[in-house]
Amino acid sequence: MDVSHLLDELNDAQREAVTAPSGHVLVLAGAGSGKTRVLVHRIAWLIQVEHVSPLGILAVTFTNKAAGEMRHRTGEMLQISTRPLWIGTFHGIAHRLLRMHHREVGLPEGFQILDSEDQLRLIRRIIRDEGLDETHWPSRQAQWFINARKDEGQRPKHIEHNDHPVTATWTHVYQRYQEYCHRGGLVDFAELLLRAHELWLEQPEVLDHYRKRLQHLLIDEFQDTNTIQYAWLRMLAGKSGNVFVVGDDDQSIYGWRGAKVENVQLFVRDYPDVATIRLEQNYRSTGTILNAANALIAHNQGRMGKKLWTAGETGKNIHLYAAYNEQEEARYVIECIKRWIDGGRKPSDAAILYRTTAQSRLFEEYLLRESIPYRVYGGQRFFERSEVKDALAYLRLLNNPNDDAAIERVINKPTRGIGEKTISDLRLQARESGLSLWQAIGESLKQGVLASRAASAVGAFVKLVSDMQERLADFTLGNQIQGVIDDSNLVQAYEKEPSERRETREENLRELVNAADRFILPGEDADAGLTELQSFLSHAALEAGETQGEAWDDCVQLMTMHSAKGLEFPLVFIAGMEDGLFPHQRSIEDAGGRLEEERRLCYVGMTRAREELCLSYAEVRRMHGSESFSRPSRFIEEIPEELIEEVRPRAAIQRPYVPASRSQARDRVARTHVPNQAWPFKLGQPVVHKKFGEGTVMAFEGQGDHTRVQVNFDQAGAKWLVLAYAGLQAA
DNA sequence: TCCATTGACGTTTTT
DNA sequence: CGTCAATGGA
Repeated sequence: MDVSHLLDELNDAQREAVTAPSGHVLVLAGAGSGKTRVLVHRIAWLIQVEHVSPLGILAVTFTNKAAGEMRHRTGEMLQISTRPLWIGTFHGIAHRLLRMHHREVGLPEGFQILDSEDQLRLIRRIIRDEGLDETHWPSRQAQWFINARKDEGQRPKHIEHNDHPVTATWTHVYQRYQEYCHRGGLVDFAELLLRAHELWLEQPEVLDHYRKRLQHLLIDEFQDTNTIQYAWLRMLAGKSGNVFVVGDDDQSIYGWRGAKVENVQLFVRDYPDVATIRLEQNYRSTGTILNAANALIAHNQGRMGKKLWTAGETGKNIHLYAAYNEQEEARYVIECIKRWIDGGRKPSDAAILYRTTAQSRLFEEYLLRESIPYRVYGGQRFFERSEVKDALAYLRLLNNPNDDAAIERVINKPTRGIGEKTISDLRLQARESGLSLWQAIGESLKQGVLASRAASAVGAFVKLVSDMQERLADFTLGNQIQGVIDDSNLVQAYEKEPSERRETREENLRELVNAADRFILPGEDADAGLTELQSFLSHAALEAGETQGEAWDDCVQLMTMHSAKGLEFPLVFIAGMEDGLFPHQRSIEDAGGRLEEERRLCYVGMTRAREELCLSYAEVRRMHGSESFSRPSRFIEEIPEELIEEVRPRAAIQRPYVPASRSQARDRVARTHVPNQAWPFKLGQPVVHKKFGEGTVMAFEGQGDHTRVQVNFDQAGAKWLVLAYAGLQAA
């Protein structure tokens, strides 16, 4: 058979990966080295050359977008239906397994998925119910605790908390949370993975069935897998499965949410026969950009090792701009983009990347001022909008009225006279008798324990839900949603909002009905016995809508470096290259390798650029209301000087800029910077402290013996010291 | 029940 | 500084 079309467009390393003999393969795929292409060609190779049945292949990714792209490209390449192939996200595949085996894992047939927001609300509810003070016991922390434990495969009974009151309390909340979820037939994201793992553990015959069938497992972005995902995978692979993983330890940027880069090393240890293949040829960036990125990432310890190269051009030097402050930084970046567009390039070719979401604001302001179209990624997604979630909550009640999370959300929306007092009475009743809210409402009405006004309001709600269930039972999905919106009179809840806001909400609700009309029940959900409604609700939770914009939007792209992973742009700006911001202060202070993750994030950011890369930092930045000085990011120093072209000399730090609009501030700063003061150091001067080591002078305050100096230490971060006692030496 | 004021808080985010 | 959630008075 002619297989040239599978191999023609591949380089040697890619071809080696695609044609690797059965067994375990680790592909270390650098940024822009064609990893998706390798995955797609590998699938095609298995089917067309190795004659593996499409039913025997499982390909797993992290995002729906990546899964969709892989499926699409595989279909184009093979010219066959990709229906029988299992391609999906970890969560999507776990969901599918749980649907098919809900009995074995103890879930009701119509179980529903709780998104992070619902989860947080439920946890907050429980913390209050348990009589805990939320200032000492923040619900976010509990959420983090529960999810982290689930990601590690732990149930409350596994958690040791000898003499540890915090762990003991959170474990208790975890336990209570699980009870609520159980009663409401609810499953959160981490639970999907954990249950799928427990399915393997507790149902050997089910595991055996899938082991026999799925002989080829392909994993994308392997460096992002967490403990439970890897454990799940290993069990599925068993002794005979072939595991083909693609990843890049240098692009692991999700350690803070449980991803384990160590899995890459573990994989090599767990499968000693693994063939390791490096994809180092880059098809995206200029030589200069790659050299800079290589030099930067070389500062990390314990890498698998990899060096990107290109057959293409060297390209321009990396621009470095030292702005006086964040306003000036934004001004400069937008100016560059304007020039780029005037030079005939598209706005969508340019991306502004930053560390924290709050940084987007200024750039937006300046883009708006210059009338340049832009788009900020990572905003709220369609199925996360509150009005959409309100409508979905009513739908969830049609499916299962014992869904406490849904009842809490809409019982008084729009207001129907069910106040906080009534609701908390009902909660108490539910808690004491171990019932769902819906059941507790039924009991309360039957026993007549509610005040008459409350009873009639609650009775009306019960009637509303029951009537909807009856009236809408045989409607199409779209009509069900329209019916729920009409019957509940949901839009009344927004009537007092400003008209613009209200109109968007109504528009989103119409769009929700449209989405439902277009929705086609996937075959696998039908096979699992799901109704259209159940399937749609799951779909809404698992694919909350697009995160990343469409290519046809010719807009300047604004996003965090995290959300830029996997994307590329001809012109990339990385703003806010300051110690304390990037790398973030929290990571600098952290002892456990966070700084290296931060460096990887920088590596990811830099390798997004195809043609031009521009780094910038502000000497003074307003943060949390006050101005702070910081030194340029240590990452800048880690890039070879000869690759960098400074647009404005860095020495400028000795002349702090003060915005004209803040004349008071100017006076104050100007006075403190009179050069004939008896200060032994200049601003920006490198100094040494016997305890904190080397640092840079950032600011002075006060006079004579009371003079204090702010020094940003390389290791210890920024500190205010009394000059008379600090014993600083010029470095 | 609603709205306005106050207060706490401040890294990254997909499923 | 800006945001969001909680609180308390009308």
